[in-house]
Amino acid sequence: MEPRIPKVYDVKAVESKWQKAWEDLGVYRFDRSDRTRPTFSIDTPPPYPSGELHVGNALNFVYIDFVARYKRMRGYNVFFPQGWDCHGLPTEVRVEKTTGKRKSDFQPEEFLRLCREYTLKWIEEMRKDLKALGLSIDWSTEYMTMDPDYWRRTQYSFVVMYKKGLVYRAEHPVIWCPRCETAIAEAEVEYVSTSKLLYYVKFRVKETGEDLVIATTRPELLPSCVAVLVHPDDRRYTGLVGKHAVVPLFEREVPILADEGVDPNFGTGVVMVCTYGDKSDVRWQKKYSLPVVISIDDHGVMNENAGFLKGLKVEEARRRVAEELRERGLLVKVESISTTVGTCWRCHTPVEILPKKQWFVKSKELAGKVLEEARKVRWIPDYMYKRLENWVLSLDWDWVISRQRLFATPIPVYYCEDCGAELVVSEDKLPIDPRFDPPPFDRCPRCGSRRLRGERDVMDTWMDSSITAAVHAGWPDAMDERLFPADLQPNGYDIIRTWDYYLILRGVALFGKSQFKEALINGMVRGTDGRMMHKSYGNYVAVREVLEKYGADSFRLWVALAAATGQDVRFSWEGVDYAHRFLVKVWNAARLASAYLTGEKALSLEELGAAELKPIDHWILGELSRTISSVTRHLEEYNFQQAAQELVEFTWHKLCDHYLEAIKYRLSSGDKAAYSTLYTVLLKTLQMLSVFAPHLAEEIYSLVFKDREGWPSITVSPWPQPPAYDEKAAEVGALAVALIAEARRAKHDARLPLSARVKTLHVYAGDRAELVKTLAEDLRGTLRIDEVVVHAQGEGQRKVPEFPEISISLEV
RNA sequence: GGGCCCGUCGUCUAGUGGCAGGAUGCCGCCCUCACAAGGUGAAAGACCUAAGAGCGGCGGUGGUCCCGGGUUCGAGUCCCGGCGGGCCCA
Repeated sequence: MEPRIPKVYDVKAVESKWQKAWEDLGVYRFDRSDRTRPTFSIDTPPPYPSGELHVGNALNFVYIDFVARYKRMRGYNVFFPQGWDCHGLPTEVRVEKTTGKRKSDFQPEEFLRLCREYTLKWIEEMRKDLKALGLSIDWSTEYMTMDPDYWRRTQYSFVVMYKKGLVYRAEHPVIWCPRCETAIAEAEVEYVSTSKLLYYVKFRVKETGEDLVIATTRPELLPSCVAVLVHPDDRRYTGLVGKHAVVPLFEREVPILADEGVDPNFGTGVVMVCTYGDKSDVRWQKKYSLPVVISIDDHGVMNENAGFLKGLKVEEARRRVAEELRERGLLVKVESISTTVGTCWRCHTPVEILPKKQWFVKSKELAGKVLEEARKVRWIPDYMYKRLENWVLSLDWDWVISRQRLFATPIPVYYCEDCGAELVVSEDKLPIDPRFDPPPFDRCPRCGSRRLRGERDVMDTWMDSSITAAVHAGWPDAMDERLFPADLQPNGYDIIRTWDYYLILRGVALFGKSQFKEALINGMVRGTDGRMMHKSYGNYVAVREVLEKYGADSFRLWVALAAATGQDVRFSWEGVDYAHRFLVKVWNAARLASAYLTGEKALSLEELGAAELKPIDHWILGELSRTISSVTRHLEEYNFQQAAQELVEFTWHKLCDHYLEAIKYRLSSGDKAAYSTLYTVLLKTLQMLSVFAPHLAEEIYSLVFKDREGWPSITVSPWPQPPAYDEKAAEVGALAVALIAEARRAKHDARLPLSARVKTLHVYAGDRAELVKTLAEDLRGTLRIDEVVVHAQGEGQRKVPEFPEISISLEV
């Protein structure tokens, strides 16, 4: 009998063939007109077009795809959209690097054109990777946040929130990146540990003339010093509270105050308050209504308030002021301390805090409601909610949403040059780019002036990407209520503080509820050395390399098996190879089966009638039944690891090792019951496997099963139901399996080749002797035994481990 | 400093109250009709071949379940306190 499928599984050819076929067939399209099936909508996080798909992205997408494929087979009309989160500073930085010019060297229109061009190029690259992963994305939904139609929606959301009073413009200290020359949000600050110098500087107490030593890492901010603080219980300084200190070099008198927030163990226990060294300076400035003395400008250069430091960069000023202090004997000592410094997460420049007129979202006001909605979300794993809660509670300031950048969604506002009125563009005039477009107002409605000026600032990229769930559903034009809120929001735990938080915040602000019902949180991919995967660590593995070597199915199955949902996964070539070997095993098992499972020969189990099945057939059906139930349960709980593991265990060690070995003799003798059972078992196994390894499952299905089953693709077939089987017979089948295994071990221990003929197998089965007699044919056929003798009395040399009351002896 | 997570054979990874499972590594054996190589042969589930190196199977090796205390008939699992690692934040 010739196998109907080729000897070698050609991964590359097969995978790309089906990727194309699925798209051409449109099997993964969301069917908008279908009102019969329930919908399942996924709020796919749009990746940032960096040009290369990171393994972390791949992990995220593969998890999403497991869910999408499973839900589709469960009868859901699945909505799996895909977009690109285009805007942002990294693109601007890369365009500057690539062209070797600064942003300011370009006409803004020209610079934006370049940003778009590069973005399209990088998207193209990443799209290839996504497709090569075999994701069941509905590519007809693809969008880019840089499309005017998308940013129209972003602007619309801004206008709605403005009208609700949730967006405002004000001057407030913001975190400022002096390199990018823009405000950034708290979420965009990356704290890196570093060692810094701690300078002990002599102040003078004005009233008593005594020295007061304070420790600071930022002596260049002496010109901005507006107060000196000590802890109220610090006995060393109780007498000084209420007096004044004189700032060295700058001779300003500042009050000495007591505040609980001072750490008496740090430095000398005396802190200087500046405008603004860090966030606590902002807090103290407000609390004690201290004056604001800014000495650093937008470019990170000292200004006129800094006196002799004017014109120096921050680091230069620090050295200069230290020298000056040393010369005058005002520098007591300098020591090195390890600390953390806030940096811009995109360019890694240390950030400053500067008061700026900016646009804000009232995130503090919404915090309570955000947490209330976040608690209604089903978090997987559940403890991930805690991360969001910690983050929300730790936020000090409102969310600053204006950016002094180019490549972003413009803020739809004009200003009156005469009275300063803010003129927010109405919804029907969007999209609009106030940087280039004439104002859609004749005159200022407040003072009648015609001198109107467009807002130059643009929006934080998170304003684009935090409305994806609503945009997917068609908002604001025609909201498809079936798709909103999204059923699933999948992302890594590193971006809970951004993606999940902003989505819920905007959901609350715009719709009064979260934009998603379930949050599926994945872990990080670590390098083979266990550390976070970074190009600079040399432990970076490119998705493309894995796909080149092993193909998508092996990678996907490895992802499923690698760790529990939410746990970090350590990349392992051995792990991918293991998955690959399993898939080859499945291929070969199917190859064996294909020699017999031609359309006419394999009757369905219903047609065949249970009576013709042997116990071992019931046994494998029982095992399959259990496996289907438990794989189903695990997938319902998004427990991919358990689901995949049980599927592998069943397929490899039950189906291949035991069942196939035990029915080979029946297959070659034309046993219909064996055909039908194998047909059913293999098909249902492949259906489940198609969630993890869709290409392989599809290929085998198309070669062996498609003619008869007729589904356009196994990946959209109905999820398998546990097959019916006879429990009693299955138990007898289990006995057969155990006897065969033990007899094989006996042969093995006798150093006999498994193919060696054996004269007699004695089975001592006690009161099960009659049962065992019915299994004699299976034992003979599988083990190449001439005669099987079943005894009701006596004991053999070897106990059957699963059935200790039964034993066997081999007679060569 | 705060929050969260983790600590289980050499290595990796499951296991949330009942004999600690799997993978990998290592060792031994075997190789049978899908799942190694070469050869003989008309063909066979045939035969021959080796340190059977890659496929596959069977078996073995290997663990103070981070430490200490507590709860319990019983703790890897629950509680408390440490220690160590990671992530996020300050």
